Amino acid sequence: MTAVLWLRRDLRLHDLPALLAAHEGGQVLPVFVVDPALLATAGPVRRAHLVAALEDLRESTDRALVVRTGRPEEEVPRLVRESGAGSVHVSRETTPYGRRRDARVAAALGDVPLVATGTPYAVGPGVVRKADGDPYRVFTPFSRAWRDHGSPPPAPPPARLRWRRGVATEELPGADGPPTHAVGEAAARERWAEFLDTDLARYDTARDRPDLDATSQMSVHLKYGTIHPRTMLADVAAHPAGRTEAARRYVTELCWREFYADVLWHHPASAWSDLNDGLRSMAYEDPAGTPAAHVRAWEEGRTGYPFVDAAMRQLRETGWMHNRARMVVASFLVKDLHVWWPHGARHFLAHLADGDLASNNHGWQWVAGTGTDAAPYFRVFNPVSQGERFDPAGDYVRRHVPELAHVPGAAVHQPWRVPDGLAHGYPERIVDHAAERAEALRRYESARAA
DNA sequence: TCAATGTTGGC
DNA sequence: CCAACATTG
Repeated sequence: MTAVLWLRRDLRLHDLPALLAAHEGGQVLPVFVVDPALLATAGPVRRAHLVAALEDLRESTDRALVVRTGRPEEEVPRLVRESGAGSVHVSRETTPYGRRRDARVAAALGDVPLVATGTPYAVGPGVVRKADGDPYRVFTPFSRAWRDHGSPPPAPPPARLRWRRGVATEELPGADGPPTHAVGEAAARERWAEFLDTDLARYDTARDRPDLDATSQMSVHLKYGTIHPRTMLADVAAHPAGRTEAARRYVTELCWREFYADVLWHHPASAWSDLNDGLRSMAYEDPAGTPAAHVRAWEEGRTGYPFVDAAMRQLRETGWMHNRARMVVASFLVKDLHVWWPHGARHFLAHLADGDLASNNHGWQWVAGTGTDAAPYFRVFNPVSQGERFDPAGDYVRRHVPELAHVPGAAVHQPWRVPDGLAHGYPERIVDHAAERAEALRRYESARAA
């Protein structure tokens, strides 16, 4: 009997042990349904990573992968008919849209079961709850309960899968260029081993430094499911430095990803609207209105604040941005340019190769002061002092902003104070941070009063 | 109070 | 034809 293996971006073969157990003797038809809307909203770098991930998936299925463009509720039943399959296997969906879509597919399949096993999380969303059964809304108690809950060991890699062949496939979608980070299962394993060898031990001190390349860079691999967080947790626990503060810190960062998935599970509307009502009457600028030039300058890295601009250019050019920089540029859009956070979240999701709805949008809500555990609204990141503190030699700025290559050291964070600092085309500041910080606080006070 | 695309159902 | 609705990250 044939089983359809309906693969999604964030779950790969080694995460479906139930399928393997059920089909030791059968044939497996691996399928990926391309959603045109998904490609349409992706910027060029994000698209390049998606296409490369599909190419890797095709290789890791011995080129048996069948690609179809269309609506899953039509394409999946069609593939079942074409192959005579008796079941369809998927990962358990965790986003609100995904859950609705899977319900439609299950209905369209009729008697053929849609079997959901596996999750791209160590502990599935919706599992960790308070004693009274309610979900957590604060990270720290969630992380304790999550740690105490524990997670199953990683599933063994698949063995003896027999691929079903002869079902027509489309060509993979094309991309404008190669991805900027290697994607695929081999690349994920390679980077993970390198991180454990070189960067885990210094993770707690170096992780906040965008100039040092000391983060794990595992986000894109988690996004595409080419490594499972249970594998990572087991490897950290078994590592010589597994009991250190640095390792604990890394596990906490993995827990943030699980926490935000859990929040989205319980509050689907929080993807694109304020989770907390407190700032409902906040006055924001319309990004399509007069200050549109400001938003475009932010997107293109021309705000005149070097740390912000380096980060925004890193995003567009490489499809990735250091987490410290993500917080600073988000604060700049929301509190210096007074733009509602979903505008920024959308831009991030279009360009980040690792962009994940739950982590990205709740991270934005955290900065904007509307989310779980949110930073209080009056806490405004200073783009200059953040740069001086976390890029102390200015290397990060010069790496991404060539117009400032001639400014040495930390002076690069305030080129307007350097003779000839703006001589090679770097722009003047589009706003005055101190004035806009005060303006943000004024708006916050009147929103609270309302 | 996301933006962009695709679908539907009125005429 | 096009406005309203649905869908995606």
